[in-house]
Amino acid sequence: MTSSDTPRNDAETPAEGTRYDPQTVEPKWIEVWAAEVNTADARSPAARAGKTFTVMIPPPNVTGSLHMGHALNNTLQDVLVRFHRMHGYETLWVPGTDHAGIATQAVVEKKLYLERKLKREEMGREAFLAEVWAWKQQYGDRILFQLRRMGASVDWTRTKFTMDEDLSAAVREAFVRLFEKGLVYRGAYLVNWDCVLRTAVSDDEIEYVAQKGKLWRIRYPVKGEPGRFVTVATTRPETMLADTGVAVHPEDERWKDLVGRTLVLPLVGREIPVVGDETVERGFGTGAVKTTPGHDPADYERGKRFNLPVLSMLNKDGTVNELGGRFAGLTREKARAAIVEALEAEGLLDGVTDVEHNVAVSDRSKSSIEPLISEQWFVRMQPLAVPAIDAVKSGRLRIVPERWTKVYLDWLGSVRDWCISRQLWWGHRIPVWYDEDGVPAASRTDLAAGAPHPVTGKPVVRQDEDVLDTWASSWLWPFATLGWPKRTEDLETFYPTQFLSTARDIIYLWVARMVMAGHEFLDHLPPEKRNPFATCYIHATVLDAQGRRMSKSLGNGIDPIDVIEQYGADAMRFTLVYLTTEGQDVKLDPKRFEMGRNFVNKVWNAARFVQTKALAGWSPSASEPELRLEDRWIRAEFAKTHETVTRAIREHRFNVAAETIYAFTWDTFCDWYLELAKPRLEPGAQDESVRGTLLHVLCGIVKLLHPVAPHVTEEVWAALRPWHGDPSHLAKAAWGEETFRDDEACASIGAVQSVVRAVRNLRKESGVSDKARVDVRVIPNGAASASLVEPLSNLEPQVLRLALASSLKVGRDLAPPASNASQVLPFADVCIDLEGKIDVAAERARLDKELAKAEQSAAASRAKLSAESFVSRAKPEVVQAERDRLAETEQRLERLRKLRAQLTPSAPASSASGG
RNA sequence: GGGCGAUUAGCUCAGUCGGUCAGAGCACAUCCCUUACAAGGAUGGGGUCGCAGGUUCGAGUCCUGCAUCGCCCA
Repeated sequence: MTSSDTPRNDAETPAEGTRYDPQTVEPKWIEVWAAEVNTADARSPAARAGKTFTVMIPPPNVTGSLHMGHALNNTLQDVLVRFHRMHGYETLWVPGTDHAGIATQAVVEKKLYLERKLKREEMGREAFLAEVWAWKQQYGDRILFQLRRMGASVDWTRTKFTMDEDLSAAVREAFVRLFEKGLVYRGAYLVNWDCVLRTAVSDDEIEYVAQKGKLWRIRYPVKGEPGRFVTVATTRPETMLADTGVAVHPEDERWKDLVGRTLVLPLVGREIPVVGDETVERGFGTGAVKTTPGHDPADYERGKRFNLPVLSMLNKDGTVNELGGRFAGLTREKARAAIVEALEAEGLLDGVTDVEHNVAVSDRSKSSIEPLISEQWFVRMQPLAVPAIDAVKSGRLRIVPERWTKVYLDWLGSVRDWCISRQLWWGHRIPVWYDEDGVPAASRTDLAAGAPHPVTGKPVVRQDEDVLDTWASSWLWPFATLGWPKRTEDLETFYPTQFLSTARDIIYLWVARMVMAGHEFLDHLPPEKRNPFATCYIHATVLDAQGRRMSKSLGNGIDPIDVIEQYGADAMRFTLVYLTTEGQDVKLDPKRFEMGRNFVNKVWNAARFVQTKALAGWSPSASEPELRLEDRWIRAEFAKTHETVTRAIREHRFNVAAETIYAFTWDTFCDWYLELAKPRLEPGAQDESVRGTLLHVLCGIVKLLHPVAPHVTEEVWAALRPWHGDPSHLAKAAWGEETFRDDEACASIGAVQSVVRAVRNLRKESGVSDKARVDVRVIPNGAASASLVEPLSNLEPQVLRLALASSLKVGRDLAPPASNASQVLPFADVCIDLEGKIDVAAERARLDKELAKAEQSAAASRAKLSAESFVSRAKPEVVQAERDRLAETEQRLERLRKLRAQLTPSAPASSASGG
C-alpha cells in the first residue's frame, strides 16, 4: 500500500474533528464487549428457553497468522453472531487455535536447527516438546490478537486450544471408543510418505502438481531366451529395485506369449514373473508395466491380485535401503541418476522421452510423496460416513452455496480409510500400549511400564510412539470445546451449533469429519440433534489483485492488522462484506478498502450533524408528533431498507445487506433527507417531527449496520444515548421491526426529487455555473395529481436550496420563460429561465436529442404492440404496461415538440448559428 | 479423464420470478472548498452482457455446443 495519496488542500489541514478516527474509537469498544457482551451464559433466560445461537470458529493453525480470507470468514461469522445477539439469542462464539502437528513441529525444528544446530532426536522427546510449548506460548497468540482487533465478538473466556487438557481428554476418549468398536485398526499398508518430515500423511494432505519429467524405457531380459526383452516404461526408474513383476494385457499381441514366463530384473538379478492383467492399458507406453507393489498404490492392488511380494527399497528418510545393493544409501534423486546410468552402460536403456505428468507433493513440506509400506493406524470410514451422508441428503444439514453438497457427498461416497497416525512428537500421543508380544490396548488412562496389560495381563512394555493426525482432534471441535465427553451445562445448552463458516478446501478434511464425529460420539442425543451445525457456509476465496491465491510463498497475503491500522476495522469488514457475493471468489485490491473507510466516515459525519444540529438542546417529547411528508417518506424508505437487510442477512446474502445499507444511508438519508431537514433546523425552529425522525432513522441505521461495522455504530449509539435512552450497548440492543408504510409519500418525494434533478441537469447542460441561481417554472400536465404538485410548493425552501434556484413557480397556466431550457417529466414540464443567455441552437440540439430518444422508444413500443403474437400471448399486465408506456412516451413527444416549436420562432438567435 | 465455477462499462463486480435492469464502486470529464462529511456535493460520458445455435410473443437471465480462464477430484 502506498501512502502517496494526493491531498487536496495540502496548505490547510482539514477542520478538526471532521474525520472519523477508528484508532481512538475501536480499542475502547473491543474492551467493553469483551467484558460485558461476548460472554455467553448457559443459564440466561434465553438459553433456558432454547434460544441459543452458537458458532465455533474454525481454529486457525497456531503457526500461521490470519490473512484476508480469515478476515472475511470471521467477519461473516461476527455478522451473524451480532445479528442474533440483537435478536435476543444467547449467542456463543467460541474462539481458539489448532496445534497443527506437522506445521508447528516443522517450524520449531527449523528454528532450533538455525539457532542452535540442534535436531530433535538429539534433544529427546520431552525437551523438544517443551520447546514447542514455549514457542506456542510466545507466538501462538498472534491470531487471537488479530481476531480481537477485527472486533470479533467471540467469548474470550472460552478460548480453546486443541492441545488443552480437556480437548486432549476428548481426543483420547474418541480414540478409545473407536478402538473398542473396532473402528480403528493398525496394519502395514501403503501410505503417503513425506521423506522430509518423515511421517505418513493422509490422502487429503497431498496435492498433485504437473511437472516436466522423463519417461524411461527399460529392457528387462527374458529368462532363458537371450536377446529377448520386455520393454517397460516408467517415470520413476529407481523403484525398479523393488519390482516384483511385470504386467501385460493378456490379449496384447506383442507380449501375450510371455505371460507366465520369468524376467531377470536388470542390475538386481531377481527373477520376476510376467502376469497377464486386463487392467493394463495397451495403448500406454510399451504396454508392459513394471509392477512395484511397495511403491505404487495401483501396483499394490495389482500385486495383491497376483500374489506378488511387496518389497520396499527406501528408508524413511528417502534414501535407498539395503535392497538396493550397490545403490544403497543414495538419495532418491541420486539413485535415479545412477540407475539410469548403469542401465545405459548395460545397454538396457531403450530410450527417454520428455513427459508432463502429475507428481504427488506433500502439502506441508512440498517434497514429492513416496508411497511406502509402513505400520500405521487407520479409521474405518465407511460406517462413519453413512449418517454423515444422510445428514445432508435428509436436508437437516444445509450446505451453502448448495453446489458444495455435491463435493461433500462425492467424497463421502467413495471415502477411503483414514490414516491417523503421524510419526511426529507434537500432537496427541496415540493412547495405545503394548505388551512384550506387541499386543496393543487402548486406554483412557496412562499405563505405566510394567503394569498389567489390560488384554493379556502381561507387563506393559511401551506406549505407541506416534501421535494422531491433527484432524483427529479438530473433528471433535464442535463438542469437545463445550466439554465433551463430560455432559456439561455448556454442551447441553449450546450443542448442536447453528452455523459453521469455512473455506471450501477443507470440506472433507474437516467439515465432513466433524459431521461424522458428531453422529458417532454424541450418541446420547437423538440422531437429528447430532449434526454439529445446522448450516455450513462455504465462504468466498479472497485472491490478490492479480487473481492469485494468497500464500506465504508468494508473499502476497494481506495482514488484517495492516489494513486495520490504515483504514480501520469497520472499513475492512464493510468492504469485505460488500465485495463478497455468495461463494464467488473475490479479487481484492487493497485500494478498495477506501470505500469502506469513506462510508464509515460518512456515517460518522451524518451522526455528528444530527447530534449537533438537530438534537443538541432538545429532548424528545412523550407523544409522537405529527409527521410531515418527508418524514413519512424517510420512515417508509427506512422500513423497506430494514426489511431487505434483515432478510438478506437471514439468507446469508451478506453483500446485499451491505449494499442496501450503503445506498439507503448515503443516497437516501444523507443526500436527500438530511438536506430536506436542514431548513427545519434553523435556530429557534420548534420542529418535533424532524428531530424525532432524524433520531429514529439514525438509530435505525446504526442498528442495521452494527453487525458489519460494530465499532463506529456502537460509538454513535453511545453518543445518542441521551436521546434514545436505551441503556444497553448497541451490541445487545433490540434489532426491532419497522412497519411504517406510505406509498403516497414516496411518490410525492419522488416527484420533488425528479424536479430537482431536472433543474440540476438543465443547469449543467446549459452551462450555468453552480454559483449562479436560476428561476424555475414547473408546469404540471393532466397526469399530475395534487399529491405530486403540492409538495413542490410546501417544500419550496428545500427545492430552492437543492436546485440552486432563486425562485420556484408552479402552475398549470404558466408559460415557459421566453428563453429557457426545459425538461419533460411524466407529470410536468420543468423550465429554467435563462434570460437571453440561452444558446438557442444548443437548446434546440438538446431537445432534438431528447425527441430522437423518445421517438425510438415509441417506435419500439409500437412494434411490440402491433405484433399480434405479443398481444395475444404475453401476460395481460405486461401488455397493459407496454400500452401505458407508449401513451406516456407519446405525451412526452407532444410536449417536446411544442417546446421545440417555441424555440424556433425567436428569430434573433437563429441567425447566430449561420455556419 | 471427470466435476464445478467464471466470462456484463477502462478496472473490480452486482443483476432473485424471463418482461424500462443494463446497474454499483473505482477510474474519467466538467463544475462547486454551499457551516455534517473534499474520505465531500452536483452533472455527465462510457457496455453487441465471451461466441454460435435453440426455446419463447420476449433472453444478460432458460437449453445445447464452442472458446478462454480458474478451481477441485482421479
